[in-house]
Amino acid sequence: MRLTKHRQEILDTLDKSEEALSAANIHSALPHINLVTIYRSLEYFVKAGEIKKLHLDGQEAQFEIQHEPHHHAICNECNKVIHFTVNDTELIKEFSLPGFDIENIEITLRGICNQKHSSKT
Amino acid sequence: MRLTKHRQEILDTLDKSEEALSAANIHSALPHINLVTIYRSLEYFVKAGEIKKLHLDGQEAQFEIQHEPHHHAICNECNKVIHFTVNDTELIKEFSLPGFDIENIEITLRGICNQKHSSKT
DNA sequence: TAATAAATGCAAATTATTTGCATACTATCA
DNA sequence: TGATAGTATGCAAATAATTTGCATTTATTA
Repeated sequence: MRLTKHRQEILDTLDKSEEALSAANIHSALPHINLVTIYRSLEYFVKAGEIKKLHLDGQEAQFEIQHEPHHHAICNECNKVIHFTVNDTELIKEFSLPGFDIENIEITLRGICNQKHSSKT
Repeated sequence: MRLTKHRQEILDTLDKSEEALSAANIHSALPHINLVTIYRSLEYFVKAGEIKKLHLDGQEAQFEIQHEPHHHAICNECNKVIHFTVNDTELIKEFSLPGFDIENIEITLRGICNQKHSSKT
């Protein structure tokens, strides 16, 4: 398995990005790389555990580097995705399900961010 | 002219189901209803706030009735989805993001459920 | 350098979902 | 009751996101 130029670029793009990116987003940033290659590379990184695939909403999957585990807050108006962290291990203690061994917690907050939103949709 | 026979059936199917269902799932249960109608009805119910659309994983969206707000635990082995409830209002108090007004919280736990899983994938 | 294996691009296929349009239904009103 | 209006439905086709097949290129290693 190789870390080729293309894959480096894709990883760099995700690394530099504040937000999670879709395959199409990455393709806009790196138009010289074929979209198919981007899909394949992303899948490759997901399997390698280097990035995470999110199905936040809508139809496109989003990808992001797991710099450190974190959660998401999504604005109901503008769909902006904000990252935040909490102490997951502490938090998990508050949950316990009979017959379920919790390995990981994902929190998604929904609400309104403080940007000017023109109109409700 | 809102709650038609077809829509009743779709709602009933979701109501009876233990799990969240995809449009295709519902269509299998109600093959006499056109898939397009199912999509349209689901969208209609989502807008009406009667059901919730989930993008848990994979490519298909899942729909479920919001009997009461709850969260999901997903088994990493068998993808079974377990529902659980917590006191959301209490929980939300533990989170606060500058510049973000939280309206809702969604928690997804991942882990292993206590069913016999034959082999890791 | 030759041999091997993986990576890439292109075109086409697949899957999930949506749209356009004609028809059918249902409630209301004259 | 019959006309009218507005929505619901089905069918076919369109779209969007993603995947696959296959030929070609590139990298890796003996």
